[in-house]
Amino acid sequence: MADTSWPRSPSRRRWSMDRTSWPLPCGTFSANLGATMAYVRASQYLLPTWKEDPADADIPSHRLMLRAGMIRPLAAGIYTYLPLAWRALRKIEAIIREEMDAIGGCEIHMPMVHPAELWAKTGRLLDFGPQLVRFRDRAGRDMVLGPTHEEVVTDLARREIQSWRQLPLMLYQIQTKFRDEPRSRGGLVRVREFTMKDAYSFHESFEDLDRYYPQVYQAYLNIFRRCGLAPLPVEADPGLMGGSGSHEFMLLNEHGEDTLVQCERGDYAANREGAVAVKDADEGERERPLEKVATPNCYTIDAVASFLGVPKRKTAKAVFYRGKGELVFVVIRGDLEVNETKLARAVGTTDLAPATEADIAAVGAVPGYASPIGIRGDGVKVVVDDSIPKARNLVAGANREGWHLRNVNFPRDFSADIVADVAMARDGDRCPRCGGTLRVKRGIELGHIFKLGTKYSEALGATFLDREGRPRPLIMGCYGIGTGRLLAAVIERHHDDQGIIWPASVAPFHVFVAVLNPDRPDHATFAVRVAECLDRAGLEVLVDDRERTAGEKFHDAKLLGIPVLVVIGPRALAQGEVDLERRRDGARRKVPAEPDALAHGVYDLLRAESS
RNA sequence: CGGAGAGUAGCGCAGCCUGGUCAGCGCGCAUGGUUCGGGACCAUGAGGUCGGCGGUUCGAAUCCGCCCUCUCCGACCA
Repeated sequence: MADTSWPRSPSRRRWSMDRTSWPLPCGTFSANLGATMAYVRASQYLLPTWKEDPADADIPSHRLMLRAGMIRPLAAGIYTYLPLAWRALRKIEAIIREEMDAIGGCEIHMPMVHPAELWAKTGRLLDFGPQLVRFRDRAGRDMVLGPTHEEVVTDLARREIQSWRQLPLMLYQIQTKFRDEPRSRGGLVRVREFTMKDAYSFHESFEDLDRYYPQVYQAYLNIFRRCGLAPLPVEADPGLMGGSGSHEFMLLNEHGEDTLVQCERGDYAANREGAVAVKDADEGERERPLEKVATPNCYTIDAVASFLGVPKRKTAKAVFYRGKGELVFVVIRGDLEVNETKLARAVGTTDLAPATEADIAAVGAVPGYASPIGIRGDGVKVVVDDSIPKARNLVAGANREGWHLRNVNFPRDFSADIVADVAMARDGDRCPRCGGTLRVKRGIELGHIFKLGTKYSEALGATFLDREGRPRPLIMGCYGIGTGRLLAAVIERHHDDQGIIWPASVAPFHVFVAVLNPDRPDHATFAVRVAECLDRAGLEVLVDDRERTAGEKFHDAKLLGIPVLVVIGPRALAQGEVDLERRRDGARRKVPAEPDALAHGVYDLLRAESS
């Protein structure tokens, strides 16, 4: 039972009903109603900190969130948020709500369970693949767990938006989503069940979407800045439906789940999936006649290049995929790799899969010695990377086991259905903007904004009457932020080897009051006065009144990373002073043990914190 | 889905090769006492179907088979 020297925690005055005045069955329950409390007592809170590092957490945010008692795993990529994490998450959500409301967002809440039929209409029941969790309800209806909400929100818009006078409109929600990721990793960085702020805007014209999109872009920067993060906006893959733009906000981080390309001079940054690099031409080299050469046991580019003594960039590589029911035959310079995202866009399909040897043989090509020269034309689409037209006198397969061709040139020796950039940008490549050096980096994708266009409104028949009275499909944008991932990213960015260092804006509490001798009534009484006065000053306070040694409390204070530590102990109290310590830099100061001085001292440290 | 690793008390781990005093250690937890400003100390104690199922054996945490789960790397990621 709680000791009697502590008064019950009082309710906040600003609540219209004083909940502690209700006849509660047991006094201790009132202390657990966190939201109504003026301050929180650690002894009556769920704060399961660990002294030792967990065995299977490798990245800092994951390790620290487990150690600080913020999250606990339930299954792979599925976590419970404990009180500390939930408080921080609510701070993040509050910032997001303010910024979304500021650009005209209307918060709604959509269902998590959707009829599969809706997803069938947009084709994504198939496109989404096994990440989309499906099940049947008791009546046998096919349902899915929502991995995102374009379908549902567009269905809503179809029903509710009839006129251009209702536009533009921006709807958003903060909601749980489920994607059965093939691989969750890194704690909250990449999970299967996650909370996401997803927003959708509706416009009468592309011009209006183009006007609105930069506002969202700016709102996103505001959100991340207020959370203490400065992500790099990068150009993202605009996807099959075109649209005129998409950006991701990437926090550079070695543990990131995503890969991006950035120019050292800083004028170009793109997701690796869409990154473009300059491809050099073989300037001034004359085309030489085709020549057949024996190349026994040379099934790879490496083998051919070393056998013939030519650099890999003087070879042409054949790569095969299946897509849209036909074979996709990609010809690319031997030193480059195929970027499947770019390829899918070039071909105009969403489903590309590596081809089997039988697929390859069916069009007359020989695996290992495949060549675009002399293959059968029907049922095969030849995609030539734009590195090939710029190159001269390449070594390519001869479609005959053990033989290659020298001096292959495009378009002299073979033709293409499509010539496009389908190559993966590499570290060290040259920037398409300035010719500078490109670097491949890891990052955490904090947010993604996207000009959707009419993909969903057309598929679902969401039309409105324009100013001339003609029905037209709604023009849409969509904008997402993974809130749990953002929380993890804040910790990735703000920690040291001793624990988390919260930015004050998202800290679960502002002040950590360590009561070194909670069993001494005078100390306990004083701690309550301190907590109450800090509360009245508008600060959120966690009072560590647990029966622990001083050392443990100091270590936990570091681990939890609450911005300001107030130490209530005999040494300071004897002098009528309390010690304050700032988490970020360890700066300490003593202030008189009376309310105003204390609150001012804490605010001073917090102010310097945020500057 | 490929590659690698791991499941033994709440957490971190040893034991496994070589089957039989191997159900153990540290932390944590409970009780009592001493401490009390930077992860204290003493004493006592609770807590485990050794991931599951099957097999080998007189006997299995230990050997064999199948399965499950988790972590990391890769593939994948509107």
